[in-house]
Amino acid sequence: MLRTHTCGQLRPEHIGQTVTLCGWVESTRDHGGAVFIDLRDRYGITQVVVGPESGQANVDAAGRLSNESCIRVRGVVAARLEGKKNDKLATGEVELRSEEVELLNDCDSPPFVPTQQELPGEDLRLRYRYLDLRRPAMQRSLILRSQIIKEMRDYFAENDFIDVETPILGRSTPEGARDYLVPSRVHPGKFYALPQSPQLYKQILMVAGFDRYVQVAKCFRDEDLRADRQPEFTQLDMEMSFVDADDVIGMIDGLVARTAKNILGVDVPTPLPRMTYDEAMRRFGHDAPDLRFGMEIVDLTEIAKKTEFRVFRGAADSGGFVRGINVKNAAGDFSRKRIDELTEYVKHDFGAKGLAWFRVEPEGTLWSPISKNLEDAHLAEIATAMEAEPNDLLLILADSWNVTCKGLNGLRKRLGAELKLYEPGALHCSWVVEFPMFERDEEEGRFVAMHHPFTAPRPQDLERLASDPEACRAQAYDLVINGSEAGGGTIRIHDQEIQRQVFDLLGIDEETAKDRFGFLLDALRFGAPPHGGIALGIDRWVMLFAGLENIREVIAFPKTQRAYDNMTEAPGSVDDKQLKELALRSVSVKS
RNA sequence: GGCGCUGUAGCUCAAUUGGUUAGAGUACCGGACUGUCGAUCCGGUGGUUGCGGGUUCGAGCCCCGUCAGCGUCGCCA
Repeated sequence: MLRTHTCGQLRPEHIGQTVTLCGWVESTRDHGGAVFIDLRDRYGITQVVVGPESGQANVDAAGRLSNESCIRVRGVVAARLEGKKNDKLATGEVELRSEEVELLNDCDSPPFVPTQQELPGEDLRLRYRYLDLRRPAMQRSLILRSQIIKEMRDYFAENDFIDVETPILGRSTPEGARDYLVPSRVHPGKFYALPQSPQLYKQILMVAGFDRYVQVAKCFRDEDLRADRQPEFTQLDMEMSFVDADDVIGMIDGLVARTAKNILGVDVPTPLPRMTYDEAMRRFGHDAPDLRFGMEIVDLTEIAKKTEFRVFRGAADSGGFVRGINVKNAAGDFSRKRIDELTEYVKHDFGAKGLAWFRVEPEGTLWSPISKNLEDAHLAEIATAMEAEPNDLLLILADSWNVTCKGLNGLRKRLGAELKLYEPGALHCSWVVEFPMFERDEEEGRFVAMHHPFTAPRPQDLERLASDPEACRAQAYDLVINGSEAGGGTIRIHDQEIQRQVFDLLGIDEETAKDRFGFLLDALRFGAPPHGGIALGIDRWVMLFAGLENIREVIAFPKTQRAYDNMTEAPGSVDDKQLKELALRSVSVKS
């Protein structure tokens, strides 16, 4: 070992010992006759003093050390002079009196210093990620990530789960996200696909009798990126045999409670609250509602039907809905201009036709540019329904079910953040259950699986599979943390007949089904046990546990929004020879 | 694919209504200094205002295009 201690380790008890530290020069303070060096590693910072007793040549050399260069220092641990202790440092009671400084590797003048107050642009941080990762905040994120994964692994190991690795090179399946493809050299013209999740493999493992499977699995989806979405991400994937939805949910409840306790020191009461999908959409307009604050959606459609106001009445009579939220005690904070911004937002982002709003006057009446279109009695009904109090701001959409959901959810999330309606450190975990089996694909005019094509319907909904597929509910459950989907799973179909029926509804004909996942259908014929599981988004868990709002902050080497790696410059071009071997020809016009 | 925000010194930012020679902090280089810890003091280097075009007597600022980063809608079983 090149060192005897770390830079976060030395305390008064070490005084008098000769030790050797290695680390990076965070800063130097050169006084001519003595130089102070803040030496940093991932454990902390220790002050090194190079004084005259070590010779003027050494003092001069220390003064010339570049920031962020990597050095090794041998010296004696000494108490700091009286009144010179630094209580900002864990090691601040002592300092290292240097006897020898060895430059392990110099550092060029860096494009940015990890210690600077204002963060440099993200493109630079990603390009010089090794410098960015020297920042304590990034180190904390990745250490937290490591701790969370360890808790998960320990938990599942203690519950008799077996860690099984599944292939990265698989085959492309219909439905779902766009696949990343890998060309096959041995099979010219054919492609592997990187897994969107280990879904099929883990089901096969259940058929094989592994009973409880777990894996920290890399997953790949070639879709556009977001603040909380990377093309390459990590799931805690698990599957259990002979269980129902409650069993899987209960197992994860235990994990959530344990992780919150051990990592954050927070007691999360279990069982976690549950809400059906229908209720979530009704009350919050989203299948992953943020339950850290209220501002629930109120349905005003029945009142709207009684009015003569064209906007309300028209929506209500044509199968649409009139729904709104009450922004408590906020009317005074919202100028006409700010409300116009919200209107633009719902129009532009969600295709809403407009945004109706009311201010609640001191005497409790509703005021709005549109109130002249409404009778006082109806205004009073709206006020009552929305529990309006003076200075409340009521925001109302009259539109299709879908647009009112998306628009009001968008407004709710945006206003919740802007008005700081929740504690920054709060962690709210819950389940959304009983998802629909199918949703209609507007473009293609057919059913698509809401979760995936192997999701089992609820037993009591089995007959609806044929009669009313849209009303059929699945044995599916999503874990929601602070309005973010932190995991999702289902009980799978273990009966080949039901599986065939579902494929049929999804428009997957027998031939396609056989071609794409014949192996699963085969396996279901060989004594497949009832089984189900869940996949947790590890990146999102870490992000939420760290209170961060960007997934790139918890990934060591993330991609930019254009799915580019600024550091390695991937994806890159390849030699013609490589293409030829793969029987590929590039038709891209850009180089 | 659409919309929006951003792009000025190595880095973080400023620059009045379109107006003279584009500034500050920090980093870097040189010098001074033995108790600093955001060290201090003195001096200095550093600019194709992302790139290309246009409007104008005059563009960092306005317009068009383009590139990059971010956010968002679509997309993400």
